[in-house]
Amino acid sequence: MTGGADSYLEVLNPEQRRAVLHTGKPLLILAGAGSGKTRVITTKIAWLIREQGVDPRSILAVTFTNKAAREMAERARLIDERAGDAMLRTFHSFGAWFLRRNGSLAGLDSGFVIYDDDDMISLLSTIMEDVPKAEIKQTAHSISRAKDYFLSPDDPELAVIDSRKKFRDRYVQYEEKMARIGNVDFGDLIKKPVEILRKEPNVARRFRERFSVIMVDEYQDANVAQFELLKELTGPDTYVCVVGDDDQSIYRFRGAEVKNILEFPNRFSGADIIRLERNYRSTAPILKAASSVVDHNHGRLGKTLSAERGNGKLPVLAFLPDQDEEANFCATLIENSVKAAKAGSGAVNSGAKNTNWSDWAILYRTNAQSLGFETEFLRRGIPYQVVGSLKFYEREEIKDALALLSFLVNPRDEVAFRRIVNKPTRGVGPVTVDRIVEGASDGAAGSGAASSGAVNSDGDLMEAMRRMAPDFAPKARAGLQTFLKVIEAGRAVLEDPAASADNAADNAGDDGKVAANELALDDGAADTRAADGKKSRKRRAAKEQEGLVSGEGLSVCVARLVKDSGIAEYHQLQDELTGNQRLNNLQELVNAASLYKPSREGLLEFLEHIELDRSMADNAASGNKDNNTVTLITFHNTKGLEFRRVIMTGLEHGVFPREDKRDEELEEERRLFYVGATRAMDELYLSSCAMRRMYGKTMPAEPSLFLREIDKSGLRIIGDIPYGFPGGAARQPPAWERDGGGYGNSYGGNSYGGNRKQSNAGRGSDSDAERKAGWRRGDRLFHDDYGYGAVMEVRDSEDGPVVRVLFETGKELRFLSEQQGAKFMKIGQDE
DNA sequence: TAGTTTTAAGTTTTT
DNA sequence: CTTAAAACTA
Repeated sequence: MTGGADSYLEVLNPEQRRAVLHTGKPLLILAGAGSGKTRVITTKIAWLIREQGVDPRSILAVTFTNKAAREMAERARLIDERAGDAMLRTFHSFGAWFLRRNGSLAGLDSGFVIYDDDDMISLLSTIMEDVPKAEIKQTAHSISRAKDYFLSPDDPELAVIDSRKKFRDRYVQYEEKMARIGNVDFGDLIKKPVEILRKEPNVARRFRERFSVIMVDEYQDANVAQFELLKELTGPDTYVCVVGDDDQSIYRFRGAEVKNILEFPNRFSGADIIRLERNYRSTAPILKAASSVVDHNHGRLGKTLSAERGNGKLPVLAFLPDQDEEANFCATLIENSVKAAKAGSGAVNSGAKNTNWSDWAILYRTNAQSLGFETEFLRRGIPYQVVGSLKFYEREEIKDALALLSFLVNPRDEVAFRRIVNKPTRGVGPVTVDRIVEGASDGAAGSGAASSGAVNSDGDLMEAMRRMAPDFAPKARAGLQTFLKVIEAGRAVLEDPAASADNAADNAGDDGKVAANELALDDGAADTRAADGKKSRKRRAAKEQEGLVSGEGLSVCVARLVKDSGIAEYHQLQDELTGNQRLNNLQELVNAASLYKPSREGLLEFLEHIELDRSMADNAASGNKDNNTVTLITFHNTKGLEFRRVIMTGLEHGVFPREDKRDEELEEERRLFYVGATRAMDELYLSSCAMRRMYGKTMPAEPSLFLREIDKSGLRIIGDIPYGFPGGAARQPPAWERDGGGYGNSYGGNSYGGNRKQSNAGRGSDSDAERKAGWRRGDRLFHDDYGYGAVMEVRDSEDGPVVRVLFETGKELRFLSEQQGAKFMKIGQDE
């Protein structure tokens, strides 16, 4: 320990210190980008514990992302170990924690599973039969928004969210069905706790006594329901401190309400406001460019950031022909800087920092844009890492496995049941499924009346299957029994992990035989099927040994279930056909489960973690965090991060901002630009393309509106300045400033962009005709990656005609001539 | 029915 | 261009 007891306060600037030492009234900290906001929160937590004698367990700090929560916990603990006992959670994880303990007050069992958007849609589609999927999606979205705004089905204001007449009824039905199933969606994690706190004064009092300090990070992203939750948790003696930046509010589309921060002083009367306006991250020119864009917004609280780091390089604006050149530009830029840094440090041999790959981040608006960069980086061998787009848990095979696990925990989970009861196909079709589901609720109605409305067997699909299976045709009956056995075996493992773990391997074989035998006994005609079943089971068992490997803890149970159910084999066969890696993904899920206890509680924890922290897969997949790689990331995902060098790509009208953005939404896009730009510490690059490929078609593009909002004296412009852009040649105003008129049609064609690109753009239509004409020996072609070559041979294969090409370089390669998006074009023929 | 082929539709951003 | 939904056939 160096310095006095207060040394950790000495590193703070006066405003930061004021914020840390503030007590009493509610506090709103308006913290600009890079102003040391996390340092203030973590220091404040430590200070409260250390100097104010606050019990760490009575501190609740809420963030919006798990990453932020983890980082905060880590940093607070560094200042004072006891901070580890404070409750640091995301809003949703806090809600789940609350409901596991108090959900019964809202008729919720503690074993609930959290539904994601996909599950919501599945649930809705059982209510909205024969309705187009788009409408179902829309309804799911509206229900989510309604919950964000704390609107129940009976609320008169519901029409503001969705004005369709049927919406209210569907919301009602959705809520009823969800209640019957006993699960919750994301919105419920916030809305239900508020309802319980309002209905149960005792619970509310308990929580207000428990938490004497509540802090909220990224407060600008709180929605109405979250505000209500904060209100309910706050008693007269609760110290409330929220931190946010209205200029960084970028989640309006999912219900974030900027008014929360704008009106905080009114809603929490007598609140103090402290502004943190010293930016320690970016150099002055970067900050200026970022600010000048967001300055175009109205209705801001407004603040002036000062660049504590002083002057630096001007941001570079690069006008490029198309997205291929954009990827090329980024790759070259990054490669050169890394090479230069290596050479420099080698010669000087100083302790100066090398430029690492990890200094660089490429930002884009939509995840789909990462593809071009990935291809180019792969080709050049530039190490990179894509953040957040993996969607690991949205993959079919993973959803299947999770549905299996969910059904294990909650036999009333109709959504999970429908997903997996007939996967792989067991002869249990939609008709059978519907009858079971109906039977489950009917049976409940009957027994419910008898046993005074108990929740017990209401909707229990396992019970319904057992009861009804004998009534079905042999095929369905056998299928149901197989499925029942799989789930029962899984449950057995959970209930008695020690015993079952030992003979798990045996059980898998036994179950298969039992099911097959029963099938044979029940129906002579099923003999062949029974034999088939046996055979496939044997084959599966053999494959599993080399396929899925179970480790420790819960992974034993997960592996077991995934194997027994046939999901593993099903996807393995798919892999063989399509070359996918689904079995590997399942293996990864199994591995992830090994961290949890092999019990019902462990499984619930595992499922909750997966629903609430989807980034877990990313971390697991990428291994260590301190990888020296370039970061590819969406603008949204960059919040809270910083990089020495940032390239903001796709700055074209229609891409960023998106074409349909107006007014409020356009302002949100501006804030998104601001968030992205303020991630950069030393260097900022902006790229805008004259052409962009979308849906496989190349279209002309205009520079982003935002680029005009930066004074050109504050930028270093490279490349051909488009017509009409300040500094470029004069021409008619851009399409979006002219009224009406089809943007794109009225545009003057390929009037800019290099010659090379024109030929490239033309290639699409030409090669279509060429492909129809087919290929023959002697055709000459040009390949994007390998240059000029000639066709030596054309052959047929399963996937279509294959051409063998000899290139000028002497390289010989084979291609599918009819492959979509082929990278080569015919340029002539040798006669 | 299950598994295939054909056709149409569509890309924000995320807890 | 990629994906999902509808339509079709064995």
